[in-house]
Parts: sequence; C-alpha cells; structure tokens
Amino acid sequence: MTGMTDVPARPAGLRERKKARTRAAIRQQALRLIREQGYAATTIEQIADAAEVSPATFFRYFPTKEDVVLQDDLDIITTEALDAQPPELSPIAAFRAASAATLASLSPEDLATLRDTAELTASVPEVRARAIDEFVRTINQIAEAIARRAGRNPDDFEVRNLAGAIIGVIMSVTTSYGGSTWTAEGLTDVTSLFARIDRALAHLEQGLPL
Amino acid sequence: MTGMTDVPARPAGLRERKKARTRAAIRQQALRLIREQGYAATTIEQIADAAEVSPATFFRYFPTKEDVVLQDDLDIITTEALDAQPPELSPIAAFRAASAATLASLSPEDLATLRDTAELTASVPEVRARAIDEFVRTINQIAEAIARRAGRNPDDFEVRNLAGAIIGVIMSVTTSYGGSTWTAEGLTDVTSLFARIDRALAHLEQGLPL
DNA sequence: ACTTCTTTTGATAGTCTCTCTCTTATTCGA
DNA sequence: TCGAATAAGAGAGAGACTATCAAAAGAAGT
Repeated sequence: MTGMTDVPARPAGLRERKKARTRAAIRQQALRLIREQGYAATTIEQIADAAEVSPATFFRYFPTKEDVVLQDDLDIITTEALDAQPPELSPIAAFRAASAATLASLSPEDLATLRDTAELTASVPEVRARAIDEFVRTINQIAEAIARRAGRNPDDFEVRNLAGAIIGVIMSVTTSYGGSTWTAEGLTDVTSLFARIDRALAHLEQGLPL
Repeated sequence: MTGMTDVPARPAGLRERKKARTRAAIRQQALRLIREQGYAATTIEQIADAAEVSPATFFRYFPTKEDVVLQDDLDIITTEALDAQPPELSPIAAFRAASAATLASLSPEDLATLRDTAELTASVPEVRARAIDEFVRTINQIAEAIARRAGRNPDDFEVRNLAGAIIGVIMSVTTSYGGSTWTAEGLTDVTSLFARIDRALAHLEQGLPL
C-alpha cells in the first residue's frame, strides 16, 4: 500500500519516474522547512532551492503554497475502502469501517506526514481555509459513494445532506484545538484523531443526542 | 434592524461615524466593481480609488481582499435569535426557528448584498475557502448557544459535534452549484437558499434517513 | 546513431496582495 | 486653545503567482 506517498509502484517511462521523484522531493523539503521555520517564514524560493528546482517549477507541481502541505490521496483511499464495505452496513457504519481501514493502511511515514499536515491545518489560517474547501470537494465523492451503496442518485438532496453532515462532524473534530490533540508526541496523536472522528460519527449515527 | 449593513444606529463621536461611513463606502464600491468586472479583475487599487481612500486604508478596514466580500454580522444575529427561542425546542428546531427569524429581519438591501456574497462564495475559490473557514468559526458560537440552552459545557464533545453537523449540512447546501439556486433573479434566490437550509436541517433532525 | 517531435525546465519580467515605517492631519478631552 | 490619541496617506518592499520564451531532456521513427 503506497498510502499518501507520491511514488506509485513502478511508473512506465523514465520521464514519469523523474516527475514523481521531483514531486516527492519538493513536498519533503517543503514540509521539513516549514517544520523548522514555520509556514509564513518559509518562502517558495527556499523550498525550490532545497529541492533543487526553479521557483517556476514549484508551481508546475503545486498550484499554490498551501497545496504542497495538503495534497494527498487520502480521500481516494477512503472512497475505495468505502466501496469495499459490505452493502448491509448503514452509510455511516460503512464510513466508520472505511476510516478504520484507511488508518490501518497507512505506513509510519504516511502517519508522520499526516500529523504535520493536520497540525498545520489546525493552526495556519490559509492552510486551514484551503483544507476545509477540500473537505467540501470531498462531500461530492462521499455522496457518490453513498449513492452507489444505496442505489440512489448522487445529486439527491438527502444523499448530499448526509455527506455534508459527515464532513461537518469530521471538520469539527479536525479543526478544534481545544483538546490537546496536537500537543504531544507524533503517531499516537494521529491515531487519537481517528478515534475522535470515529466517536463523532458514532454520535451522528445515534442522531446526535445531548 | 440594521441587518448586515455596517452602520450602527447612531454611534457616539464624529470619528466613529466617519469610520463607519468609510467602511460602508469601501464595501459598497468593492461589491459594485466585483459585480461589474469579476473578482480577480478587480484590484485593491481600483476599490480604493472608487472609495476615495488610499490602498493602505483599505487594509486598515479589511484584513484581506476576501474579507470585503464576506464580513457581515449574520452569525451574531442568528446567535441572538437562537438565544431568544423558547427553551422547550430541541436544538435543531430552535436553530431552524432562529434562521427563519434572521431571514425575516433582513432588509431588501441586506438580501441583495447577501445574494452577491453567496454567489461569490459558491464561485470564487479563495472566497469560498475563507467563507467556509468562517463557518468553522461559527461552529464555536453555535456550540456556545446550544450549550446555554441545554445547560451543558460549550467544550462538550456532543455539543460541538451537533454544531459541526449543523454547519456541515448548511455548507453542503450553500456551496452546491448543482441546483439552479444562483442562476436567476435576486431576492427569491436568497429566500430559496434559506428554504433549502431549513429542509436540510429538518432532514438532519430526523436522523438523516435515506 | 541521428533526427524530429514533445515534454519539461529555467530565466526573466511583471502584477498584485499585503506589511512596515514614517509623516501629516483630524478629532477628542481638558 | 492646547496637548494626546487616533486615523489617513505616501512610499518602499517582500513574497506569491503568471506569462513568455528559449534551452534541455526524454521519446519515437528511420
């Protein structure tokens, strides 16, 4: 399982492999510099220098500075896992199972990267805004997957609404600093993030009782 | 009811009144230019010229270009309306009533402005991202209001989760282009947006059945 | 191997948002 | 009327992002 890393198993030509390597290098250097110096203090030029490409090339791989932090394929993995769940599960139950499967599929490096991006998502306003917009995009994918399971139309109001509620509770968990989710040590935190998401989904499944 | 306009009834000193007028002028000119030319094509310099202030002054009133589109006090009004609902209503029912009260309190000009901002929120990526981030901020306010009603702690997991789900379904409605919500004429559309939000909340209240 | 075509890259210049600093003008309170 | 805040303007500058064009590198056909 390649998880969130940017290197597919063995792409065809040399050109493709080089591109994948460049992309991974840019992302890796960017995250390192941001971890060391902070987000605002890290410029595109620094990232480009560290990755040994020109600034222009940076923008050929990532349309904005935020995207170098955010871009992963977690949504794709989760959608696939969702499709793989047995059809007798309710939509939310299936989604919970898919989340668990996604977490299990991540390598230690994936978890470390995910921790970085999650931290930045919670703390840097521009990154957070962009990340949440991605969440909204994800509503459509979730809606499509749920529609497939339920044999409904993906544009169906109820289907989209359910997807929106799921994303809403995930957002609420992901963007809260209140708890000490991001204070301490690495991997444990990502796991506990997934645990909190699961708890939120269970609560939603029960009709959100107070 | 002052609604979304930026001019409070009668502020104390001359200084305050002048500030309010400048703020309103900037906002008004900005929305006009954006309506005429589009968001990206409208520069801060143009807005500043039209409002007869320096570009630097623009940023004293609005921290970013997106904020000139977004900043309103709808969330405050809604929160107040929520507090005013009778305590026997369930949280979601109270929120629906509060939304209806908010809509009723808006002047025609408020509705026109709201239509513009809603359109831009759905169509311009930067604006949308920023707007959704504001939604997340709103989760906290909603959570506090719900906590007050239910006599719970605002940091309570279930309370926040409920607030997240509410915002999630609203987001799902607000950011969808699929329907023809924004295609045709003015005020009707904003009203129908509120109608769709109400329908989404009703669905959420029923436990999101498919 | 050699040429040709396509893709990728780097260099350069430019635009626009946003920040900082300094100075000037205006309003407020005594 | 006079000092104290406070707001506005001017100007310089950093940094994200775009557009253009020429050079380099991989792919493909002969």
